[in-house]
Amino acid sequence: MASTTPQKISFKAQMLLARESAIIQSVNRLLAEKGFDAMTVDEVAADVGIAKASLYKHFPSKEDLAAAAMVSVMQRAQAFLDELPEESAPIDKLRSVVTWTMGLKLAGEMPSLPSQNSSLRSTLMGNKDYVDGLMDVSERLGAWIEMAQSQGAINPQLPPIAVLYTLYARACDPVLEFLKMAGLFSNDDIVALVLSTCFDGLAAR
Amino acid sequence: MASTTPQKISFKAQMLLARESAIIQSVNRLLAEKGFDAMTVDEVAADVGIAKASLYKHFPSKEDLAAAAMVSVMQRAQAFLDELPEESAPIDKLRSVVTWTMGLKLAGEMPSLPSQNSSLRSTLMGNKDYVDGLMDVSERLGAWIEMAQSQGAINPQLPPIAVLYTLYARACDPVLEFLKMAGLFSNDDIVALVLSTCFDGLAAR
DNA sequence: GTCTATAGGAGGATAGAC
DNA sequence: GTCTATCCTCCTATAGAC
Repeated sequence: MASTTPQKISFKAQMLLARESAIIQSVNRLLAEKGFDAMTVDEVAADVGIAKASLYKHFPSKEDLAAAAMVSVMQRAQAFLDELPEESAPIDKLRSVVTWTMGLKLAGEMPSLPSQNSSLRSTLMGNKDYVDGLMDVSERLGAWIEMAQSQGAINPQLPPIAVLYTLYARACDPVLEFLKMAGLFSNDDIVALVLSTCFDGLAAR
Repeated sequence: MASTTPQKISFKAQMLLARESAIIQSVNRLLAEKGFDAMTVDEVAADVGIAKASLYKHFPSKEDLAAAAMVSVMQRAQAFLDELPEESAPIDKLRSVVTWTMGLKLAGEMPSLPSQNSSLRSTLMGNKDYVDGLMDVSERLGAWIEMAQSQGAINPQLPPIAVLYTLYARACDPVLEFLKMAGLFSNDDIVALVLSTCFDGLAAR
């Protein structure tokens, strides 16, 4: 008993996690494709292949579904930061992160949430995993920003928080979609263009 | 009769336009404040001070309300472009336009529409006033962009359309709201910061 | 054109059986 | 925990009197 019970629990837990992982994957895709408001819980259930009521056994609300997707993205971001070579210059790390973020968006894997929805915001801010992840990422990026500024790689006159927000904003930059819709550029071209305008600006150097 | 009838019609038309102008003003404000999805037609009616059914006598759908607000903004933009001094350098005109746009957003007068809503898009693209205005503004900005590039004021390696989209995107840049929420900067500071990152980039010069 | 009242339907959430 | 069936609220849009 002492040996079998833990195994049974572990197996059940694994099944649970696998299903929730599948749910989050669907939510992630649908949030990227249609946005929070246009995404319906019925769609999520249909996409996962389970009944809507079952979905609500895993997540208590639509907002919590979105929060789970954001936690997932945040974890992927943390993993990406972990893998960046220690010896790289801070400015290069920042460029890498932005490049990764834009790649995620162009691949249709970046959830898009309305920044105004208050019930969503409160759910998000009440989610410890999300808040902790956001704090961790912000602190790491903030440290690199200040280092890059002291090294003269980033304009030291800019408040670090403005730089941080500007980098975050690349995750929901409509320029990426517009350029994609124009149909004139490859995804790599688009990333290179926006990376250039972000770090080097529109003005000639 | 021949003299009074036109006056009556003109007066009625004036009243109609005044009411519709009031409606558009409310829609504009509510769109800026809550976005298209969160804005309800009931709110608009209450804000204007008329019944919802009356609203639908003026505009056939919620999408048309939003389109009217966008037309209004586009007309204000055209008027602003008209007033720019002829002798200014193209780059300065572009900076002025972006500054004006961001000021509008910070003043809560820039409607925010979901770029993904298809019924809204089709209504917008079916609105001749809007499409014509957008084309006109785009062509004028496009000409200035190319001039600025040939003068070496804007990076000539950037495709003009990428520059145009980057400028347009300042109208819905979340960085403005984030910086405002941070509470550390005045509106003028925020405009100056985002203008700097937009044209000069994050990297030091 | 303005109103009151309501149709009509979408969508988030739940009841209760298994 | 999964299902079917349903509730219930909100919101767009319209009917019909004045």
